[in-house]
Amino acid sequence: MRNEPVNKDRFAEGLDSFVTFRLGQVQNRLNAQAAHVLRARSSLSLTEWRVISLINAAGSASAAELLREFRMDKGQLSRTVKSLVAKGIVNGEAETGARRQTVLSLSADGKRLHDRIVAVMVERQRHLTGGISDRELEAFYSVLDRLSAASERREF
Amino acid sequence: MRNEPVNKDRFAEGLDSFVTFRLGQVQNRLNAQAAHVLRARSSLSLTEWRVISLINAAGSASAAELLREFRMDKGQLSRTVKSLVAKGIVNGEAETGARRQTVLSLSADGKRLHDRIVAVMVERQRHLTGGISDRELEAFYSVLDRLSAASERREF
DNA sequence: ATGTTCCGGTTGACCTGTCAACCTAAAAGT
DNA sequence: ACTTTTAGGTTGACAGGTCAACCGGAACAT
Repeated sequence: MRNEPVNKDRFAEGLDSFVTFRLGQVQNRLNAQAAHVLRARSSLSLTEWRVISLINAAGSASAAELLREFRMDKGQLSRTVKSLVAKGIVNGEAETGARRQTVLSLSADGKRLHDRIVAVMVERQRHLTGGISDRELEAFYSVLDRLSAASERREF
Repeated sequence: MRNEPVNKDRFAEGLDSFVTFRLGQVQNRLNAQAAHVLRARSSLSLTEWRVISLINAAGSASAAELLREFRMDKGQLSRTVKSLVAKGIVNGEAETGARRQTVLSLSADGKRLHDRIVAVMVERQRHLTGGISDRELEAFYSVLDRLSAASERREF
């Protein structure tokens, strides 16, 4: 009967050395945290919040524009927008103009909601990056960008 | 917090400034890439691969140990292990010892599979971190760790 | 020993993400 | 003008992740 005690070093190296592994763990925690915050203060899902942020940042934009800017699934965006329109948060005016794009923008309610939530999120951001200097953050982003670029290669 | 009216660059900063946002984008790409690699060279899903890596790193471990070490859903792990056992990759010997823990370990096949895939993954890792110096990587991990710690607070 | 609590593990329900087929209308080709 | 191509958007199907109720056995209390 082998009942070895849990040895923490057993799990150590070999996994920690994988960037993706670490990144994934942190990301999951951050997402869970964000979702939690959202649930506590609104009835928004993380995806809904992200879409709202995007539309707000853009002022107004078509779905296609958002897709180009933000990597996200077509279908998912479509459904999310639909639900946000139903909730009265987003105006989806089907502009009859060129290429029949639907111009999306935040409603008054939506804008208010956004402003309320974004305040919390900015605060959270501050909490997250609190102990991190600007130079560190910049370096961090720089590495992220390189990882992002390297993740383009399909063969790898 | 600054209250900019409507931005100049349309989608400019303000979203990019959210660590979580950036992180998420990169992570998604990396995951997609990894899943692609796995599909090309095996019939493993990303989750299965991660579990295999974990078990391999541990030598042998109970599900509960893996859960403690690696943040992952109980149910998901249970199902993944079940499928891996069915495929003959993992041995799940129900030890009758204390607390009735099931000790998991890689089968011979599983070990061979792991070794084959891990080689590719190490190569990928090299490709990903190729242009990144050790010092940069260390700094990167350090920031990641702090983010991870900051993501613990539930209220945020 | 018997009832209670706790823990490892399983299961089902649900929700989100992803892929691909499809519809429609505008552009482009002829 | 009529056909083909292309782009924006919708929908359905399905894999994967997440939540929470549940089960059975060990540990613990009385």
